[in-house]
Amino acid sequence: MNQIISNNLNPHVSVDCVIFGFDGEQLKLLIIERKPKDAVSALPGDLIKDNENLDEAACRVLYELTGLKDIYLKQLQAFGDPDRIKDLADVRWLRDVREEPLTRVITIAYYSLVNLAELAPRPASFAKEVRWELVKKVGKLGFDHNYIVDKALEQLRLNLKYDPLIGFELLPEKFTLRQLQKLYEAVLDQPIDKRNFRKKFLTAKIVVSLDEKEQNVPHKPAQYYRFDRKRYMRIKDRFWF
Amino acid sequence: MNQIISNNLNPHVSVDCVIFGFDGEQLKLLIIERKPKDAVSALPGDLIKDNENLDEAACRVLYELTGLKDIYLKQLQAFGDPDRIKDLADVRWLRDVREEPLTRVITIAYYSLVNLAELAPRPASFAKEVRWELVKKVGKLGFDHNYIVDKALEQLRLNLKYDPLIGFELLPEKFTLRQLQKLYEAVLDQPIDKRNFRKKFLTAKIVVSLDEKEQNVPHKPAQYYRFDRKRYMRIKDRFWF
DNA sequence: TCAAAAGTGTTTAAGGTACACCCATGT
DNA sequence: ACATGGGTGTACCTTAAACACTTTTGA
Repeated sequence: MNQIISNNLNPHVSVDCVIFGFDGEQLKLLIIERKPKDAVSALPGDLIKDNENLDEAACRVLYELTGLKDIYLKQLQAFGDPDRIKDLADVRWLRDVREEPLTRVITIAYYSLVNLAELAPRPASFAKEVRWELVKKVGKLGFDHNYIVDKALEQLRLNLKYDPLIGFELLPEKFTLRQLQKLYEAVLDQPIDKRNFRKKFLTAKIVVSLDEKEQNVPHKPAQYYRFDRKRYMRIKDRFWF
Repeated sequence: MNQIISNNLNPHVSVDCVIFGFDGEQLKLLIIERKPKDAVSALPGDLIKDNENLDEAACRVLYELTGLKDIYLKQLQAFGDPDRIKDLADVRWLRDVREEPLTRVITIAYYSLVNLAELAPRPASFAKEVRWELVKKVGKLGFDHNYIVDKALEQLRLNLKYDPLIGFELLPEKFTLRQLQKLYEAVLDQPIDKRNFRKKFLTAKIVVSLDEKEQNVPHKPAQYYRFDRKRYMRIKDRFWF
């Protein structure tokens, strides 16, 4: 069977999830540390199953490996070099996990941005640890996962600029403009002028102020706002950051 | 073998090519008409082979089916619903072409924009015809190919706006600003003001005028321009249409 | 009273949009 | 002389970018 499958036109197909997390200050990346001590870390990912589409596969894999649920994942792109798996440590790990460790694997990468404060990932059985690592400090990952992360981050930035929905989905119902700005600064990795930032969202009217302010903060309490989805849908062609 | 493959985690992987062609006036789409009379048309596509990466597979498939060569293809995205193949005509066609016609197929779509005047596609053996169809008049295609084409067109438009390279690659070395404008109008499907269009490219200095004009035209001859690639590379972050 | 973040306007420069006429050429 | 597309400039408006001080609260 191994013979048949590795010599015909029949590679395996997997999904890999690039999950960015925002904790109110910094951008982090969800990585899985594998059990054997010398194994490198990697993105959560696994082979797809029959009868599930790619989006479903990505959700399931993420759930199985980390317990994270109800997360909206966007497809990034497919990666399929025949020699994606080149490192010895990669092969060793695959021998533990896959029935046919040498078969070529084509992977469809997904990405997402989630609220780190609300989520507590837990490791799957074969993982040593599930960890949020600062994006800027992510070390060497297995396979071509560093490359995939770079592409995903590039895409996330574009996405946030041209379609801020991915940002609002992460924030709570009511939020302050500072929170929103911190999110943009963390993802785009650049400081943003406060007045210009507010102006952009307020004049576009895609955020509306509520009758409520912060309480018990040791500084002037900030106004809470909510996202006006309907308004945004009407003007989305003209809005970008 | 069929049993093994259709019940394990091992779908087939194919590539499909969405090739847009520009003839100086209109935007067309390359489609393949299959031989049995009742078969619907489809995009050029086929299973990938071992030892070729996805980009190579897309180039090879396009070449084999149409004779088109040296075409720069961009990856669009992967499509992988288990029920992508639902139509009876689709299944019938697959029976003619595939060894395992019922196995699930995940496809990676690619797209490109080419100069229709320079290319003469020829049909592969199993195809009845290779045809350039006006994008606006493309009828029902097999599988989920209409959906794929819609996505590709959306992406092409974004691409042309935010990175005009794909446009200049299609034009000859020397071109007139009118040709460039017609290209934008055809792809974006909207009329564009001539003066503003010229201003945008001329003030950005990404086109430079040559010492040569059109000849033997029954109207005031137009100036030829060339694309200044180096200049563009320097300012690409700030240029978009 | 101090520290910390909230909130607020104006100026300047650049770019977007809308718009109409004369010019050069071949037939 | 006519038909065809080539080529040009201005006025108005919107948006981007830079920039500093006062306010409110809890400790």
